[in-house]
Amino acid sequence: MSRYNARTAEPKWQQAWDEARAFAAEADPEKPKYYVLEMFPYPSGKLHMGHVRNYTMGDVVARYKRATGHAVLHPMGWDAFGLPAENAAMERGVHPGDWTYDNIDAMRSQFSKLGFSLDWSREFATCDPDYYGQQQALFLDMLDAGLITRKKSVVNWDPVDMTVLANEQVEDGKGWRSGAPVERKELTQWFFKISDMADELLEALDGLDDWPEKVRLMQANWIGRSRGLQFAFDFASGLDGFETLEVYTTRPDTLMGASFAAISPDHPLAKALEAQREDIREFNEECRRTGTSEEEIETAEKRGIDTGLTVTHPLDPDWELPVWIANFILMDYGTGAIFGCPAHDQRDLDFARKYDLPVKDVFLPAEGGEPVANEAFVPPKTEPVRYVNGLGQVETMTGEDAVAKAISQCEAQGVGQGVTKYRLRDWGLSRQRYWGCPIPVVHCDACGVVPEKKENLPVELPKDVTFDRPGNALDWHPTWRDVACPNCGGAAKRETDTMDTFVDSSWYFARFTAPRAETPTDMDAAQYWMNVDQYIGGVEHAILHLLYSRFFARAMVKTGHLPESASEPFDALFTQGMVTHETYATTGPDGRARWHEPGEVIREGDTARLEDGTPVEVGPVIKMSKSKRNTVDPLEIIDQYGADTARWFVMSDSPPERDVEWTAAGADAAWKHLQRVWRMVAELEDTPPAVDVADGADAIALRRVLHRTIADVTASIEGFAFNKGVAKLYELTNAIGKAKGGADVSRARRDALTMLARLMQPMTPHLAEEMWAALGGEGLVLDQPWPVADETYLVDDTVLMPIQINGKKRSEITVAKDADKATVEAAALADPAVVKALDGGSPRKLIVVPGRIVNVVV
RNA sequence: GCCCGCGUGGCGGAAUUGGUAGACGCAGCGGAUUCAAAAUCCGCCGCCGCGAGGCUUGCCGGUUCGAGUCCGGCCGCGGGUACCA
Repeated sequence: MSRYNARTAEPKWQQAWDEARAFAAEADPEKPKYYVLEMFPYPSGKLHMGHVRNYTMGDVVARYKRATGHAVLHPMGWDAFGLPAENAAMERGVHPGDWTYDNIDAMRSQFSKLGFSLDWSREFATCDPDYYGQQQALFLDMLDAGLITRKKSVVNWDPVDMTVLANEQVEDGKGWRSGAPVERKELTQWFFKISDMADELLEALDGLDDWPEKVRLMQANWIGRSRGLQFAFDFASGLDGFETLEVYTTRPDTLMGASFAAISPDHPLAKALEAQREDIREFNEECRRTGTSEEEIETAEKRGIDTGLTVTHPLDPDWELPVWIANFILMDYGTGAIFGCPAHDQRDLDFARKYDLPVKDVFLPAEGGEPVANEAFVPPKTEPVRYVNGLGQVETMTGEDAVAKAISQCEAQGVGQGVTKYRLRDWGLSRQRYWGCPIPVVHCDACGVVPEKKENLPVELPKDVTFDRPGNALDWHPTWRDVACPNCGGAAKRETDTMDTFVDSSWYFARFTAPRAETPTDMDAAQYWMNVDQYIGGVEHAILHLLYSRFFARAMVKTGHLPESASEPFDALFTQGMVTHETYATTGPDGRARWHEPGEVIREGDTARLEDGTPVEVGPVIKMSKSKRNTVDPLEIIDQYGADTARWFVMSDSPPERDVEWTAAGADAAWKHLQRVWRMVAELEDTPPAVDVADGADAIALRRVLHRTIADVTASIEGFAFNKGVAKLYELTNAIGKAKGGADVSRARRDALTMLARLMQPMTPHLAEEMWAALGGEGLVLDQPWPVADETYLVDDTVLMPIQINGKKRSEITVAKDADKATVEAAALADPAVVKALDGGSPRKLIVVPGRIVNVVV
């Protein structure tokens, strides 16, 4: 008996597809177009299970859409700039470019083994000068259009390595390489003015009907529109040069509960005070000795220092409030200064208790409220609360109304004005690193900051750089910076900052529509292929990448690089769960954690060790990542069982949106199943049975299962429920295996297997081709149209209805599908279990849901 | 800290979206085949109980004829937190 040999079959069919140029996207006016895109990978050099899962999903959709008659665009490229290449350069002395392109080659060959229906003719890497040159052109156009600005912001500074650190490179407030405590340092940097579009980006979320609700929510919260009051405190005891203290609050209704004002350690006033008071200078410096990440700042212990200055309460000139500096006030949000109302804000309350500041109630819960003790009372927005200590009145209203009323009252009294603010900050794009897209500007002593001329693009990265010291290799290059000023022609210096890699990934989807165009995009191609009909990627990109891409599409519309209709570039979004795995760590001689790959670790019960016996600490199950090294190489499965097994395996069991913990068991089961399917085909008689007998009951039963499966698998693919589709295909296979009988049944079996090949094609394309060929199909199964279920096999004339007594299932009855309520009731009341329960009486209530359930309440 | 998810047998999960909880698969158990094994095929398989029956969707409470599904409150885990991508 022949076995299915994936090792020979898979390359054979891949070659056949190649020769047919089956996956080259071609605009076709006869067909609807479909653009399916998976978030492109960072070329780490190693394919991992997350990739296989992500790209298999996209491939199933692409192949399915191809079968349903669409002109499909399914491209692939590489998100190729980024930190790991520079780390490799420092650790191993390889050039980041060489390292990256080697990785791309390695990953491309790994990808090709999986048989994805990708249009490789459109491939590019973001580190190709052709791509980043076009990106520089976009930058210049956006600069020209006023979408980019230059301002100061803070970075993590490693004072020993004299370099800027990414948040990921800060561990417990220390530089990961030097171990030195990091400091916040202010630099002048380039920014996309995304906050100017905050409102637009927020409002447009409502139109994204085919995006997950959770992603829209996260983005809305991230943009964080709020309506509040901005007002100025007058100083009762101030500092020269500071007339007033500008404050923004979303809770002006609690103004009468104010007990202090607080400013950020980065606030100009806080800095000015450093010259006068040594303790304030020390406090501020201490605060600056933490990283710049919000998480770090917000979870740090709340600390403050009294400046000795005071301000007067805006509604009561005789009321003075102390001004504190507090480490939890962010300079980036609002005005960098707040007033504290301990009674109605937990953080303010903790602060007040710690430093012995007064707590004054404004609100109490609607009935019988107690004054605040150690838990702040935050009034609900939409439910009424008792407003006990407001502007003179005692009344009941909702928190929302109280805010609105407070704003209008304050405005009427000339205290500040109602303003709308956003949490969203401008997108800082400058990076002090070599391996990124150079920012195409020149610094000239005479002319200032001058944009490079477009004809001089791309501004290419120099190849001859060294990585023997930390920091930006462009800064150490002997000549690269020297350039003639595009404006005056005099000697000038290039900007050495490069762009955030999020810029690279914010428009690649547009570039795929015309990857070799001489301009960033080709309007005709963009017009035809945009938008992305289905975008697929990890949830971890729910905010940043997707928000930046939305901004970029709008910016490209404004600069004439995309049609208006592409303002929202992704029509439908699917966020897949992550592939997770335990983490393994040992402690290095320097006392810091060393991460180990699962392959290096021997697991024994609850403990683990390395091959040499070193005990390993087993960490939490988290997303597979390069930095934690908890990745699993899928190549073993592919080499052992073939691509179809790997593809079938990742589509089975786990719902695509959910995280899945990788375990080795199970791949074997997938392989066995595919072999079983193949065996059924191989064991069929060589020639189709020539029968003219009508289908008997068994054949009809099999056809019912078949058509039910067609309908279910179609719905599963459309609904991104591949695991359910796989389960249905198992059921069909079981039914084919069990079907026994005469010529009619064997004819039905052959039909079912032929259909099975077409249904499995998106998931296991190589096996499907092999089955199709063995069953005598013409051409490629790839080119077969998607099967359509025959409705006549989908309807049943009877239905099995459960009978509940007091909500618990006690029996079942079979009734005609179109039985009316009275018939069902009669049948239910005649059921022995019901008769027994009623014991001669009549039911208190009888609920019949037609076709569903009967509930007898006794 | 804040924002967003998730939690169902030994395991991955299903449940027509408020209507039979546990489809399908893995593991396990029993049998057939085999000199034996692999492979394959057939059957059993939530928990407690000999049984009748009872219990069961992280925990506590609520709404409902009926709750895995809706509401309120907890607990645990994960993602994001603006320089990882």
